[in-house]
Amino acid sequence: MRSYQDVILFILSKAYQKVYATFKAKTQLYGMTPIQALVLHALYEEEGLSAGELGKRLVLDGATLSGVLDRMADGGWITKNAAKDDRRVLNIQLTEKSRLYRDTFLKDTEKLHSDVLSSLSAEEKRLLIRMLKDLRKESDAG
Amino acid sequence: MRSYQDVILFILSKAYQKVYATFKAKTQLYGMTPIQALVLHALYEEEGLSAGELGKRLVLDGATLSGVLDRMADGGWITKNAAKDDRRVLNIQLTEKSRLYRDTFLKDTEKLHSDVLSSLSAEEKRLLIRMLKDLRKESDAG
DNA sequence: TTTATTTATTTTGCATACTAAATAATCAGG
DNA sequence: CCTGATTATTTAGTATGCAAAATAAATAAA
Repeated sequence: MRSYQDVILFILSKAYQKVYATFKAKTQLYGMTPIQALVLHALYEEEGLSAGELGKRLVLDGATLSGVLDRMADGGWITKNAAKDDRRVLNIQLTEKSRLYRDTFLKDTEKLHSDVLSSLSAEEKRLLIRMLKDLRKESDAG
Repeated sequence: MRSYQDVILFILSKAYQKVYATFKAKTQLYGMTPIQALVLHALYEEEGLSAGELGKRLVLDGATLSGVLDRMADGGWITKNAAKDDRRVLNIQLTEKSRLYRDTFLKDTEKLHSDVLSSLSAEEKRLLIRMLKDLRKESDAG
């Protein structure tokens, strides 16, 4: 008989909560959240994305993203404007502030990533990441 | 340069969201949520726990658990009563309804767990679970 | 070109999840 | 016994996350 503590849902949720808390401790120093930081990283890679495109890349619901983007605009990290050619579409741009922090944030994230995985060997890191990506794609059975 | 899509926070959150959704599809057939189902499993193992003890076992904040237990009581899955010897303490008991569903829920959970991990070998399953438990304990560096 | 449909985003409603503050009850000291 | 600290739970506030409904704008069809 398997205990709930050995059920993948429980184990995953606790691992995620711990990692989230680790990232949160860092991001809140800048008045940001871990999710907002991920949005910023997506924009560092591809500026000018729309809300819909951001949602696809971050695998985030539009309803969720709407609120996140609002708070990021309030915080001065991004600007939201209707696209010229299609006013339904949001054109999201970095601000001077977020551009200034780019290097800092990239380094912080790299360090947090390494710290969180520091107990694993290089081979284990690869394996863990591969398996987690597998779960994302193949848990439709049943 | 690592993409945000290869950052452990992102990968873990998407894996968790997917697994959560898989469990949700099943639990909602009973008017329950995945977290409420975990609470029930904890009570199946140890009935009569207090809110505080449940929180420790499920690694859940008291504030979070308070709402979860309220909704479970509303749904008729548990009863909440002040303990006789210390009225600050909640004595949480299973109801007839939740007792009746015990076998069903244990089987459902076992199947969901297996389905979610079906793409992995037995050895990989063990490794994944071990590594996720490691993250929970050792991501304090930094 | 007026209407119907589609598309992009926002809003509403519900459920976690955490922090901090408020309540309530017990316990420890004097 | 009564006051001050401690403990257990709840409430308030903020931030994800998703489903479903509402808006708003563009496009297709007649």
